[in-house]
Amino acid sequence: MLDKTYQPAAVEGRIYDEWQESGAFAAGAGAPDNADSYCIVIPPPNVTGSLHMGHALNNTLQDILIRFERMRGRDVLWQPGTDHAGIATQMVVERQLMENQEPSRRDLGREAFLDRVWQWKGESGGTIINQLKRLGASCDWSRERFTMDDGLSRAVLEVFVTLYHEGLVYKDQRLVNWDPKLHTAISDLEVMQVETKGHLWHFKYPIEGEAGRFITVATTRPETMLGDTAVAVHPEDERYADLVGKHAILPLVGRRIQIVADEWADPETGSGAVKITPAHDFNDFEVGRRHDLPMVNVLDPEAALLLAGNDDFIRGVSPSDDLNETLELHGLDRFTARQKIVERMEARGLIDKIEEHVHKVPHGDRSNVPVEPYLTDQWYVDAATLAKPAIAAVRDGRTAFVPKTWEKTYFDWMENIQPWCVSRQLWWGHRIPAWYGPDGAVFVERSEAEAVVAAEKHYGRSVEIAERLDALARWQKADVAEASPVTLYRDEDVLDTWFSSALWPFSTLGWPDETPALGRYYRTDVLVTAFDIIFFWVARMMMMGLHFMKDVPFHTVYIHALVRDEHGAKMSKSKGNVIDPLDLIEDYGADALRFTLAAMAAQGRDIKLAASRVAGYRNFATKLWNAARFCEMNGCRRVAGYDPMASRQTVNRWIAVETARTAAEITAALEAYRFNEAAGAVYRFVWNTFCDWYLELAKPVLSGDDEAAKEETRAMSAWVLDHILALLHPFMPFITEELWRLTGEEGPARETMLVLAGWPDLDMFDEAAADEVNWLVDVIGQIRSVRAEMNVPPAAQLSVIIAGAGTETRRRLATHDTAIRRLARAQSIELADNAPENAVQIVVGEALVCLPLAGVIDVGAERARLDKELQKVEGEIGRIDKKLGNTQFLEKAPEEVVEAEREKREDATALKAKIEQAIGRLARVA
RNA sequence: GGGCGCGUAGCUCAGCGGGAGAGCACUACGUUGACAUCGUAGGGGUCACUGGUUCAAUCCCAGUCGCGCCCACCA
Repeated sequence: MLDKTYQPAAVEGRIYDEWQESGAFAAGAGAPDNADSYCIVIPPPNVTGSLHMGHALNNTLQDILIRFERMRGRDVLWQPGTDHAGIATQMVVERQLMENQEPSRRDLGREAFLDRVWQWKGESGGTIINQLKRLGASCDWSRERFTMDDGLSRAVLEVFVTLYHEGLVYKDQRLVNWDPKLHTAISDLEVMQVETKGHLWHFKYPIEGEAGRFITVATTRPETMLGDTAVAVHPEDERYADLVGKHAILPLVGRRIQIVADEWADPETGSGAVKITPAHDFNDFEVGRRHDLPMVNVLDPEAALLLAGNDDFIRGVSPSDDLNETLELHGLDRFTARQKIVERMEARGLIDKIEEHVHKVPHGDRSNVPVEPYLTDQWYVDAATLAKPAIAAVRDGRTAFVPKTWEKTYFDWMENIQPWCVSRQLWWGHRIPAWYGPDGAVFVERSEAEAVVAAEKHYGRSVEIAERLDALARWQKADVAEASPVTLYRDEDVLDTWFSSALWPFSTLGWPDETPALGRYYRTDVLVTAFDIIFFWVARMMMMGLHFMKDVPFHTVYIHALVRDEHGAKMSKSKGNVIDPLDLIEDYGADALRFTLAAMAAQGRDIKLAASRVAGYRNFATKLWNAARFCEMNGCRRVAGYDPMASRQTVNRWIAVETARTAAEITAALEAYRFNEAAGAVYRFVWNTFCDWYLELAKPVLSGDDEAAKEETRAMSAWVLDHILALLHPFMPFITEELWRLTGEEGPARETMLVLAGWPDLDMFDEAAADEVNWLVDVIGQIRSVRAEMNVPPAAQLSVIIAGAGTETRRRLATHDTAIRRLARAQSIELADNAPENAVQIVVGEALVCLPLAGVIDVGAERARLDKELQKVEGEIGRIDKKLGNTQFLEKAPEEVVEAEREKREDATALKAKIEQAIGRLARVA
């Protein structure tokens, strides 16, 4: 006997273990030999992270697709794994060291620090995997991968080295986005523009040799003026035409800086003259290149002023008191420096004006401090070249985005893609496989041994690997030519985390080896992700997949929404509005959470999640549980070889057809990634169709004495329940699996667990049965409606008199006599030629359903009710007549539409006549 | 500055050329032997606004207002 309520916590863990032990999640489980493959690679979560609502949505949708396709008999692989998440993980461990007052990363040294990170990965790496299991994710865990596994690391090396030798990876010195807090370069994508209130300072730079003449420049960043090497004006700006070619003297420093004509200077903006700091601004860098300006870097890696011992800074500058005073600013943080410089400019009367100014300041997305454009050597991927085939693949439909609108976003970015800076000055990650010789020669190879071979060939002498960078410094040019062995040193930087993520669809399948899995599952099928990583991840997988596998990584990219709180705000720790999916699983069960997310996953809109919604779907699970309990109590056992369409009972034929229709609806919705429609269809079917109508209609049969009908209804109930379990399984895997087990205890033995059972594919029609049940539902519904409106106490049993019934209606009444009496709470149903006096009259088809309510009936209320009905139908007729009276409509609208309107008018007219008759009779009573 | 999306019942949202829908919330009634995590019935909407296309517009187009988000080097 089933309990009264379903207890998710008591069931979920056990069921999950059973799935795993049975091997149901293994690649290809349950699929026939000739099955088509179906593969999804999981967006790998941060190995040290924990499950948030976005993960819950993302993985629920994937699991729905995976379970659906697995049940349909595809050879399914859901490839799981985790990402080492370079910066994020390194920051976590560094913070831990600090909190524990342990030696810092630098004090520990690279090797010891990495040991600590691996240790932390070992401790916390299982967390998110276990949380995915709590959610019910049916990944093939035996194939779990990690981006820093040996195999995946080998793939990274292979890709980097290959791209290098193809000229698609190169080292370059240019401005990068430098994070002064994390001391690393970051890519354009990791920079967030943050609107900030600041000032616009207008500085006056004296013109050389023209005492009292100045050129005014505006800046939001006074501290960078120390690195100015020019002032630019627009070539056609007449105000400054005579100054072009002359020099200004940089205040506080004394540097002679050119005044150049460059189109970058916008006459409309500020004073029309702009200071040029090639080493600290992306635009100025370009101006500097065009005019061959010197580059003066005045910041150190922490973005503090770098002045002492800075040859570039003092080059060509004559010593002066001003300069000496400025040199004292050495080592000051950039923000303090800004203040000091403004003060000094002010003191010298060189500030023209100061304006309030709101502008976007670039911040590092991890560190949340302003990033500096900073001149360094970094490794770049030639993304523009790799993007070309990736653009073409989406253009010609080899990969499609769902919803399609995201393709525009993809194209816009890919067509304007910049070189991808892939080196990071971190320790946690894939160390770049580049070895440097003392003369600057670079050897990019798959291993140290290969680098040594290459270097020996290059130098013609033996080579050794240095442990420390300063080993190189010992070398002089002369040594390289003569001494032996030559020392090599490996690049200290690691690769951007997304570099390894870009390879995920093939690296996880075994590449660069030609494994069976790679052959079987690449190209994968669908990538399920949120739009915020289209650039970070999707685009790069497209590029790498096409370059190395010569095929797209997936045919469909399904982009789902972001999960927000119930008011639409982004969930964040600082706002305190984070809903923890694990809490919801505790409170309502994983099935309820999954169903909620699926039901709300309409395409193209964010999900605003409220716990009340999850509670509602927990109730749905309870409803299903109790429907099964009802079936159990009534001996509804499954029958081997049951043929639903052999049923004789109209209601049974109807529910079989409805089951088939619903199955088709869900299938179509899932094939189109319309998760909310699929969820809605199964919800309505279970609750509104099966529980509210079918089981209610079955009750009188099951408690009646027609043994054949009873038997048939029992078998049908069990059959429908079985199909419900299957159709609902992708959404609510736990409760359905549990009910599958429990209902399997009697009747024919189950061949498999539900997870591997077949997906319903039914083909049944019976329009007559549908018409009849619709009529029945209408009769019962109308009677109930009147009872409630007339305030007839539920306990009161009414007699029902049907007037004017035709043959078919009489037959139906006879067939469903018990059902109507029970569901409408009627004592008796009698036929009559004419409607009785003193009765409420309801029009159903050609017949009049009369409820004699003498003494109960409020004539006024009934009159009002009928008037309302009449008004409604008259409105309807009026609307239709207006249409049918319009010759344009008759001429131009499609024939079916016109015909449908005519039919509607006929029905409405008949209904109107009946209502008028009823009103007439009521008048006589009164 | 460019691009995308959204304004439909109190709330959250479906629908997207021919009869305004769901869930939750609300109201009334109800201990009907599956389920009160329930049942039955009900109230509630000029589908943001203005024009246009069409026989027909919540749905298509244009504009206006309001609200999000993404991208971008303007000092």
